Amino acid sequence: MGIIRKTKHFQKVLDQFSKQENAISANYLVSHFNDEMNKSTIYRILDKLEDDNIIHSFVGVHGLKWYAKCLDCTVKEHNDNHPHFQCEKCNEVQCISQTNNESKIIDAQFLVKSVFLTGICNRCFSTC
Amino acid sequence: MGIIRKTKHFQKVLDQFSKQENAISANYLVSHFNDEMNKSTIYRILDKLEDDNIIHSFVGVHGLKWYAKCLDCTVKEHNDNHPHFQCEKCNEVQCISQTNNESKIIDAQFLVKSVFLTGICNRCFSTC
DNA sequence: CGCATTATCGCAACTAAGTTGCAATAATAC
DNA sequence: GTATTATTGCAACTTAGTTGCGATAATGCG
Ligand SMILES: [Mn+2]
Ligand SMILES: [Mn+2]
Ligand SMILES: [Zn+2]
Ligand SMILES: [Zn+2]
Repeated sequence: MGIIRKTKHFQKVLDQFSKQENAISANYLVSHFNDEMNKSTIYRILDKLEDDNIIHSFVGVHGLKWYAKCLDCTVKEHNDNHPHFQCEKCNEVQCISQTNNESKIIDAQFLVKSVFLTGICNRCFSTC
Repeated sequence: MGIIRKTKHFQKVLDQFSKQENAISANYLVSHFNDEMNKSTIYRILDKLEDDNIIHSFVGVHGLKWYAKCLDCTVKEHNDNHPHFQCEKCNEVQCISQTNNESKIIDAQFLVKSVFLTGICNRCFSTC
């Protein structure tokens, strides 16, 4: 079980994920809410939100933990295992909508559960 | 520039990558060579080996840094950006030989440079 | 070989991300 | 309004990786 009481801190963290579609690093939230809440509070809220399948997590290029909002997940089942992409230049992380392409990666060699891509995003590519 | 002097420490670390094909975490090497060399020595050797395109690196599921041997890379050019797969159960990491599948992941949306997959490996799948 | 040069190493101290135990605070239910 | 207990802040800790510096050893040359 995750979130039980709807506290102000919980709402503030959740609002960040409603405000924008991209993924957010735990690290960013810690510094963003630096003078509003303690970092352990933030990590604990993120844990609980993930437990409830409200957000999902993964590790980015520099080993930091990233979170993004789940779209079609219930508390009981987590279907939201779409690929993620992180730009090496601007470090932004995007959730990629599910395509049927990704299942082709496997040659019956593994059971693939998550896909993480890195490279250069559109915006950074056009400005260099 | 990376490796200049071929020391015993350098040889020992390199041997680990010759001995086996799978990727090795920096962390594993630190504990494996615990009473033979200092951890900073290991990290520095790995840095230099990567500089020389003898090994390549990436970040695994738990945010640890992993290294594996480069196959067709010269000091000047690094072509070895094949996908990597880490098993969630046994934590082993494998380099996946390049297929043409992976290029299909992109829909002209990004320039994909690396692919990291997680899931269940063959061996773990058959024993559960 | 013997020596000078300097890359490499060990050590200890540090950084940065994330975790944990515990006492204080505040959300909820009655 | 009060009791219950989930949540929070704090401080201390853990773990992976980095850094500065003096000591060591690989290399090249006479
Ligand atoms: Mn996502
Ligand atoms: Mn590889
Ligand atoms: Zn970008
Ligand atoms: Zn496995």
